[in-house]
Amino acid sequence: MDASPQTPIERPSLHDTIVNRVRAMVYDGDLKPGDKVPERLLCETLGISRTPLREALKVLASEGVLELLPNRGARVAKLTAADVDEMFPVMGALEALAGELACANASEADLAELRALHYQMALHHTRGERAEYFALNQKIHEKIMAAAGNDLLVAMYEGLAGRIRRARYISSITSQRWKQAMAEHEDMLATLEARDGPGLAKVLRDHLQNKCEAVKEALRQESGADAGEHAA
Amino acid sequence: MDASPQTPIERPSLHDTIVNRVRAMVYDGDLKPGDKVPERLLCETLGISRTPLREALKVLASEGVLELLPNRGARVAKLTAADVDEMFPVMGALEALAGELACANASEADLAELRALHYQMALHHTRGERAEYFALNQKIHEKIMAAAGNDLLVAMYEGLAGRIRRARYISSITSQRWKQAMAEHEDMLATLEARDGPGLAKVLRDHLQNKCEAVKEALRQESGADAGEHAA
DNA sequence: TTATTGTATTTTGAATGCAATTTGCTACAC
DNA sequence: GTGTAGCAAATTGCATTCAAAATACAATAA
Repeated sequence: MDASPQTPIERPSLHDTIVNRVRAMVYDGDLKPGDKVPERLLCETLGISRTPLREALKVLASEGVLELLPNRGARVAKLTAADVDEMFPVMGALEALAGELACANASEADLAELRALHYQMALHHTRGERAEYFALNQKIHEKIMAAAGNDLLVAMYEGLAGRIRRARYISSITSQRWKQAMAEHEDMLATLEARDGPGLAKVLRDHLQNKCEAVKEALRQESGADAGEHAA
Repeated sequence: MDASPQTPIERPSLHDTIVNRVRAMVYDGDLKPGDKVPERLLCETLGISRTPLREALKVLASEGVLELLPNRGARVAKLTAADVDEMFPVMGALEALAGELACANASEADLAELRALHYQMALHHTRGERAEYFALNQKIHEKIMAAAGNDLLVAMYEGLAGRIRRARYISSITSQRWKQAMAEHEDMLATLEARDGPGLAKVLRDHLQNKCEAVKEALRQESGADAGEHAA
């Protein structure tokens, strides 16, 4: 009994639970960007009073998930192209760092797991299974992050990745771009197995840059679809 | 009237004001790491009720400034060597990115300002004026960040930098290390003026790595001083 | 004397209530 | 018919109140 000596009883505080619940609602699309979030309504839905909900809203606002309009309530922050343009260089830097650290710190077990994930993803690619491909894709990136062994890095990356995850870039990938992405993933695995930190960093950065374009394209379609916006 | 059409009337919400006030109290050292933060006391000090204060505490906890112990109140998060070891690679990546972006985006006016700041800082160095040196040093790093033209990057960097700022100041820099830091700043200015992005990125990363050691040393002294910790 | 248990006080967690600002509607004037 | 003013309803911001948990203290027993 050295690692986890009698796990303390889980007693999650209400506001913390609410933060996670509401964030999940946003990421899962139950609350869409631009939606108003009336306190009273959410209180009834979640069966709580306004106080802990308001605490949660403040936290989510500081994360950038919500937008707080003084005296006028909260709304789900909507992602603009400008936001994405600011986010991707930062995410790129973080992923690049993760790549370098992963090359230095990853265990052989980590590499084996990544290899397995990679070839499983490749399989989904050849079968044209998009949803499964994207799920594996996300897992691979998370695994590289985890292999870097820097919890802060993971937390900061996840904070950003979560915000664009709902952009649903799944729908708008071309088969050409998809093929290119797979090639990038091949490079990823190769550089990682060679423990070529700078090389992996570069691959990850380029890979993300391409994804950035896909997300912005998806964003354009979305904003074009949900209301006849004034000429694109 | 395109950029800032009749600035809206400033009407800061209470909780937001409190967040900034309490954060400033932590950064300025009015509240020291490990200190308990009794709600009632702060309420009286700030002349407010518990509700907005608690909202602020939750936000500060999510920023990592405070630590929330369930049913036992808040305490100021203390920086461990492990925390610093996780923070610096991330900060390094962010600064490196800022350097690359600054080389690409900085205006001539930005460069001129940085030049002025640099030589003023050099003056303080030759005069041995530490406080003034550190102030200018911080300004230079902030200016490079700003010149990168990525608000998100600035926000994320500031979030981390704020947490170590206190430790950074108290760090008793050796004159040898100080001289080295000045040399690094010379390189910084040179690579920036040459708009050598990768070069500046590397200088910034190395510079920060050295600062990391200084902060950890300061941390050791601090924790050694405030209580006879069991043998270093 | 020391350790343990029971009780009282303090402090935090959550809910309710009240005041103020905003929003939507209606009526009136032009 | 359109636009503005005024009023009513709803929503938010903050304070207060109530309940539950933790801490401090004291008493009793070993």
